[in-house]
Formats: sequence, C-alpha cells, structure tokens
Amino acid sequence: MKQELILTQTGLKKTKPRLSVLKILKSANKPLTAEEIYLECQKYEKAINLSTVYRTLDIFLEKGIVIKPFIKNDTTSCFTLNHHEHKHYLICSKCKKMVEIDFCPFNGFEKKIESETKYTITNHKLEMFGICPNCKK
Amino acid sequence: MKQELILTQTGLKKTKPRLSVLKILKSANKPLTAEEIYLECQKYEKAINLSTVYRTLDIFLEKGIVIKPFIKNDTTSCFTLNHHEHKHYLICSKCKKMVEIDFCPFNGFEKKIESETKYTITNHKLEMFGICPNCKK
DNA sequence: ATGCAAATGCAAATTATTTGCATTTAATTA
DNA sequence: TAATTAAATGCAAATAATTTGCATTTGCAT
Repeated sequence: MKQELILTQTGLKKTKPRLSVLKILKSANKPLTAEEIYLECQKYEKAINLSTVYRTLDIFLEKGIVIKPFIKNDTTSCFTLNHHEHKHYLICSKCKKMVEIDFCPFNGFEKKIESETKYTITNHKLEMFGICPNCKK
Repeated sequence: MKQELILTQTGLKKTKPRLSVLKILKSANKPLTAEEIYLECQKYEKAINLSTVYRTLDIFLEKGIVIKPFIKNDTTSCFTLNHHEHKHYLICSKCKKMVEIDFCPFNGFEKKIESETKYTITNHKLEMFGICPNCKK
C-alpha cells in the first residue's frame, strides 16, 4: 500500500518522521529496532528524534501498521510492517541470524486446545532457537 | 530435588541468598520476576540485595536450574525452576490467567524445519493468547 | 584454623524506553 | 490563502529493569 494512504486511512497526520519510518521499514528486509530505524534515518534526511521514533512505533503498533515479531537478546523490541501474514522465526543462538518459517506448525491444533481449555484462542507466538549451518562449522 | 544438592551438583557454593531464591521459586506456583523474588525474600529472612537476585538468576539460568518460560513482550523477565518438562502457556488477554498446555504441537515439525533450514533446533517457545471462559461471560 | 577464590552488598552506570513541556506543523475552516 | 488549533515533534530529564566496579564477606578446601 502507498505509504501516504497508510497514514490517512488510519487517521494519522502525514508527517515527515512517520513517512521516514514507513519508508525505512518498507525497504528493510528484516525487523528493526527503534535505534536502528533512528540511525538509518539519519543517513538520508534530516534526523528525527529517537523519542519520535518510539512514539511513532507505538502508535503504528496500536493501529496495526507494524508488529513486534520478536524481542532481540531479550531486551530490545523489533518491528516490521504488518503484512498480515503469519510468520515465525528460527534464530541462531550464536550469531543471531534468523530465518523466516512460512508454514505454521500450530495450524490444526487450535481447535484441540480450545476444546480442552475452553479458552478462545486469538493468537500465538512461536519462537525457535538453534544453531545455523554456518555456526555449526 | 533437595535444594542443597542442586547447588553442590552444579558446582555452586551453597550460600544463603541462593538457598532463599531456590526456596522461593519452589514454593511459588507461578513464574516470578527478580523483583518479586527480592520482595518475597524480605518477608522471611534477612533481605538479600536485588543485584544478588539478578546474579543468582543469571547463574541459575546458565546452569539450567531455572528457565525463562515466556516469550517476552513486555520488559520484565520471569523465572521458574526448570522441571525439565516441556510446557507451553495459554494466557488470557483480559485477566492474564494462564493455563499450562501439556502436549506440544511442535513435535514432529522439528525435523521438517531442520531439513528446510539446515539449522539444528535446540529449543522453542510457544505462547498462545486468548480469552478465558470466565472473561467470555 | 587459615587462605583464597567465589559471592555479596552497595552505589553508580547502563540500556531501552517514556514523559513533560515548550515549540512546530499538518490539516481544517473562515 | 491566512488563521486556527489539535496533534506531533524535539529536547532534556525521568524511569524501569538490569548490570557493573569495587571493597568486604563468606564458603570450602587444605
């Protein structure tokens, strides 16, 4: 979707910082931290403030424009555009390199767990850890 | 296992702070944060320092005495004794009540993902979210 | 009992994130 | 198009969770 539309359709003002964040997330091929977005932004255009990056990501999260697919090193949040696909990640414990897993092992189990627990399941997170081919050498 | 043995068997000195942390984790019926352990500790015996709690949890984690059961989406880590069972959690988004799920939907998929990615999978975390029967009313 | 490495307490540092407030800006309206 | 105004931003300072440096204490092997 056109970046301007993403903003107008969610009732957000079209500002330079927001367009920058959208552009950076769009061209990134992996989830980014607030800090990474902030640094990337400085390269091209007038720097935007780090708190603005955080505030922008907060409101994007609330509007569903971005998601937090996982937490890096247990301390830092990562963000990607919400492509409305269901993805999981497999992360190398040594070098942190990650691969996306396209199929979801969880499909088909939802019903079983719902009938066992009487909960209504709305979503889930699955994170896998291991050693990548390169680190095995 | 006896708490003293947990320490001696892993080559850790048997100290008051470590025994306290073990005792508190053992009697807790849910995962605790460092702060919660610290506060709980003050109730009974001579208070132990919060950094000692953190250092204790770090070394316990390294030795496999405790685990961090949740995929973190907030900012605080939780810890439980490692009972060497494989568990997942289903958490109510409203009241935060959680149930343990004993069977693991992931079994059987490990091989498939390993052959696809060439990673060696060492562990995984699965967290499900939903609405519990009580909150549905 | 003695010696020494390991563990602790305390205060200060760090990291990631959030907040208060004055200023600026985008979008609405006259 | 200019005026208005609520929303967004920048900056500095605050906060929350965790970590670190260092002097002191403690557990355990001798």
